[in-house]
Amino acid sequence: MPTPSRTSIAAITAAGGQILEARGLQGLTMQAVALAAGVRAPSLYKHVADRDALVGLVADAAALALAAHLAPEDNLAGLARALRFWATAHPHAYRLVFSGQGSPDVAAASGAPVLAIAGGLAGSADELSAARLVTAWATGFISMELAGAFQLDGDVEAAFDYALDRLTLALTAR
Amino acid sequence: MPTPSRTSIAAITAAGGQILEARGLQGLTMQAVALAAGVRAPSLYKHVADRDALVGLVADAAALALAAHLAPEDNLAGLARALRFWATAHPHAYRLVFSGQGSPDVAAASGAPVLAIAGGLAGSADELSAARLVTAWATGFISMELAGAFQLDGDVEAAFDYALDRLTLALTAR
DNA sequence: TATCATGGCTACTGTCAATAGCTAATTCCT
DNA sequence: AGGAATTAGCTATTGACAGTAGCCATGATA
Repeated sequence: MPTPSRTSIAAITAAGGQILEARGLQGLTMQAVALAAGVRAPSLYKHVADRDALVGLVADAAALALAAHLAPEDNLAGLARALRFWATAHPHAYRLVFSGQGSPDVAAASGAPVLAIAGGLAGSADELSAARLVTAWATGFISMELAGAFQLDGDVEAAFDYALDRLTLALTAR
Repeated sequence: MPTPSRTSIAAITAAGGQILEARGLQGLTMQAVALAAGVRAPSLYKHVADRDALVGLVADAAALALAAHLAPEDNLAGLARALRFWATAHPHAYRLVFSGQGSPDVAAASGAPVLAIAGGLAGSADELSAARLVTAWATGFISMELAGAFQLDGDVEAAFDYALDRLTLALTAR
């Protein structure tokens, strides 16, 4: 290994994560990441194929962080609230995770706990469909909330709690 | 009115819509739209503040087209299926409509039918929360499907029908 | 000590949004 | 009729950005 690297995939990914948090996906430029990694922009291409690949790395890292945050939850309401909390704390990362730019493997692994909980409520026969119902609702709700799609009137908290209540009921009903 | 315009907001919006359909949001460049409108790129700025404004116009036009497509539906399953059908036929337009780039007014108007149907099922007290549950699920489900997020094969159609069945039950249960 | 693989650099290209400043067409006002 | 005012369109340009070309320096290996 001639010429020791002054940066690494890990450092680049970490720098990318911080920039994403601070300036959003649009601010995640090669130059900004390079600067944060202590290197010039073209040097990044020695570690990463192109910007899409870098975005993918950042997306995967964010998905893992999210999964770690959700791991302690063992019931539907707790999981959903933890997801929403994390999304509010890291809106850019949240959007990136659910935009499909990361690797399918990481995304699948991150979805495992939802599958387990949904299966527990709905029964193993409907496990996958139930997980998809819950996941679709949660990601849709939160992304709409982040996008400001819920006009000012009405109580968003109430809508969230109402949905949790009704979904629990819907999954457990036989 | 000196110097008659060779184009118009309407023509620009229409050209933008066609380009969006053919080349996606990324392909919706000022130059591409200008060319399609029979004018040079800088001239667009005489009609539209910047690219974001143009994207907003295209988003609103798409939202209106979607609303027109949904208008005949009068029940939850029909509405959801019509929405999913339209999304599949116009994926870029669908994503744009639900990305929050259009005007809040148009978005609110487009959501009215869902409100009515949800209210009919859940009762007027829960109308808004019920509409948000259904809308969040539908937009989440479809956007995940478009993003290719359902990779644990399994029947996506079945998951859609299962969710519709369970949601109807959830809204009507007292 | 010579070789060579490799990471970083400067310099560059091409794409795109947006602006500057000119030109020409048309209406309005005298 | 004949300016003055207004305004859409144009060419030329700027500045941000992704990505490439090609050189240089470093250090492992033999």
